[in-house]
Amino acid sequence: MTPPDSTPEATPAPVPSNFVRDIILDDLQTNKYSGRVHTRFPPEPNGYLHIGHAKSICLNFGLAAEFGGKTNLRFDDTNPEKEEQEYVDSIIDNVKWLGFQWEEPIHYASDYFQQLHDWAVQMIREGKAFVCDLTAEEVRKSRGTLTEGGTESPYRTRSVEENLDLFERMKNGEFPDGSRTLRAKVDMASKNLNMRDPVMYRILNAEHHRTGNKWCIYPMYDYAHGQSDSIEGITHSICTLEFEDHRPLYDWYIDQLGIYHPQQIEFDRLNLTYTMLSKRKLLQLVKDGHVRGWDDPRMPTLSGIRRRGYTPEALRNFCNAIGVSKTNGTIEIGLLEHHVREDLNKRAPRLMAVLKPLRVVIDNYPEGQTEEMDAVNNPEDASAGTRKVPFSRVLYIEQDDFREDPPKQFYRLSPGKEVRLRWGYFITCNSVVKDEKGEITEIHCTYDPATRGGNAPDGRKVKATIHWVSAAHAVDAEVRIYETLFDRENPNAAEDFLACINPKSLEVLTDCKLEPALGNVEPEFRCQFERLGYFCADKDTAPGKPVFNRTVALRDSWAKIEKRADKPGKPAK
RNA sequence: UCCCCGGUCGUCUAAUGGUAGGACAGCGGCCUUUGGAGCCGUGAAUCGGAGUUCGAAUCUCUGCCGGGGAGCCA
Repeated sequence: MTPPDSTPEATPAPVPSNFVRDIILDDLQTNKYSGRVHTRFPPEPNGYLHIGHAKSICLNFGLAAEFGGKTNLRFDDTNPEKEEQEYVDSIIDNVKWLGFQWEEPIHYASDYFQQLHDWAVQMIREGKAFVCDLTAEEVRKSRGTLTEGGTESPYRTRSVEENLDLFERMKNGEFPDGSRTLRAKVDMASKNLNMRDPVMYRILNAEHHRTGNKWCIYPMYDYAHGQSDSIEGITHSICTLEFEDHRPLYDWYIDQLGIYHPQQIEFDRLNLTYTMLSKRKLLQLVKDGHVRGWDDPRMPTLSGIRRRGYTPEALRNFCNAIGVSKTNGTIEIGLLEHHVREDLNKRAPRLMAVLKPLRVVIDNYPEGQTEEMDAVNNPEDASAGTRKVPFSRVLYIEQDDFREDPPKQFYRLSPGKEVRLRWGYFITCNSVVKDEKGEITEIHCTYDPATRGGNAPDGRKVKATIHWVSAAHAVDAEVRIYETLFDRENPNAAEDFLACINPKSLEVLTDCKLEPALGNVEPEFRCQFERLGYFCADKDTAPGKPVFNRTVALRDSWAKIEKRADKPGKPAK
C-alpha cells in the first residue's frame, strides 16, 4: 500500500492581502527596516498548539517567506510554574509538520534572563524602577479601577542604592515568593491600567525547565517580550488583539532602554464554531479524561487534527482562506472541512470499506469461485493506477444501502431493485432473511454475468452504485467516527463547557470489513473509503488489525434529502 | 461608569474617495460506474443619523451594537 504522504515544504503560496501585509509593504516602501522582514512565532510552552496557533504560524512564516525574510521560533518561557519540556517538544514537532522552517537556532526568552536583569538594573539606576514591598493584594487595591486612577506605592521613592540592594537580594533568593516585586515607574494615573507602575519581576522559587534553579526572580511578559523582539532584531511583532492595550508598555520599555524598536501589530485570533480554543479548558479536557489525550482526534490541537487525518496543506489553505483582520468573528467549521476534502479529493486513493455490514449472498454465483475485479484507485488522478479487488459469492454491503421498504427517492438496493456493485456486477435483490426478532440477517440476490466491471451490454442503466467487500477476503477493522466535540456552535458562551460535550463525538465501530488491500497499512495512511469519507489509519493500528479514524465525511446529498423529508411541512419533492 | 479596538451577504473576507467583488454555506440545474468530484446558474451585505464632496463602505461628528482591559498569567 502507498506510504503515508510526506509533508511537502510550505510553498510561499501567495498570502492573500491583509492589513498586516499592507503595513509590511508600506515599511518596505519607506525602507523602515532597511528592507528587512523578520517575524517570530512566540508560543508559551504551557500546552499543545491548536488550530488558532496555526493561523499565527501561517501568518508569521508566510509573510516572511513572501518577502524573503526570516521567522524565529521563540519559546516565551518566563513562567516556570506552567511550562514543561513536553510542550516544547510537541510545539517543535507541530511547526515542522505544518511545513515551516524557522531560522536556527530556536530561541527562548529564558536565554535573555541575564540581559533582562542587567537592563532592569540600568532602569533602577536611572530611577525608572523600584522595589515594591506591597503584597499582591495591596498592589491590586492601589492600582485603582477602570474609572479611577491608582495611588502610588509608598516604596516608589526609595533611593537608588536601596533599590539596587533589594533587587540584588531578591535575585539571590533572600526573600520568599511574592514578598516583593520590581516595578516600573510609569504613571499611576494612566487610563491604561498596564501603565500603572507594572510589575517587571516577581519572586518565584521554582525550577525552570531550562534554567533550573539558577533564577528565583522571573520577568513578566510585558518586560520580556518587547526586549526579546529587540534582541532578535524582529521587525514586525505580530500578536493577537488582547495585547493591544499592552502596546504602549511594549513601546515604553524599549524607549526607556534606548534599544532597537520593533513594532507590535495585533490581529484577531481564530474562533471556530463548535470548537473550544482555550488552552486552560483544553488542558482540563485532557487532565480530567474527557478525551483520550492532547492528540485525541476530536481535539483542535495540531496533534489531534493530524491524528484525525488532516493534511498540513489543508490547514495552510484554510489559514490563507480565512484572512486576517481586527474583527472579532467566528469561522464556520464547515470551511475547515471544505479544505480537507478539497485537498484529499485530489490525492487520496479510493478503497472500499463496509462499516456496518449486511451479508449478501449471490445465489447464482458459483460457490468457491473468486474473481479479481479491476478498480481505479483515484478518478481524479490517473497516475494513481488501478488495483485488483476480489469478488465472490458472499459479500458485505452497507446496512444503509439496503431498505426493505424504501422511501421515495431512495435508489439503492431494495427487494426487486437492481444496483451496480462498484467495479463489480449488477445485482438484483430477491429475498430477505430475518431472525426471530425480525432483524434482517442477510439478503439474497442474483447477479448478471454480462455486467462484469459494471456495464450492461444492453445499455440498461441503474440508479445507484454501492460499495462492497468480499466476505471471505475481508479484513476486520475498527473504525472511529467523530462528530464535533461540543454540541453547540459556541461552547465558550456556556456556563459549564463540560456540560456541552457532545455525547456522540466518538462512535467506535468494531465490526468493519475492509477490502484486502487495506490489511497492512501504516499509521497516518490516508485514503477515501468510497462513498463514505476520508479516513486515516490511527496509531493504534496493529499488523493485520487496522484502526481508522474518519477525517471527514463526503458531502452527502442523500442525507440532506432525508433530513429535509423529516422536517414537517417540508416534504422531499 | 473610564480606556482601547472593531462593525460589508447566513459566515469569513476584498474594494484604501469613483461599477460593492470572492470564498464557504444555501438554492436550482447539468453531468456522473462514489447521491463523491466537476461544471453552469441563482438569491444574499456596507449598523443608524447628520456632515464634507461632483461622488462616501472608505473622511468628520454623533448615536447604537460587539470585543478586550483592574494577574506577582501570557
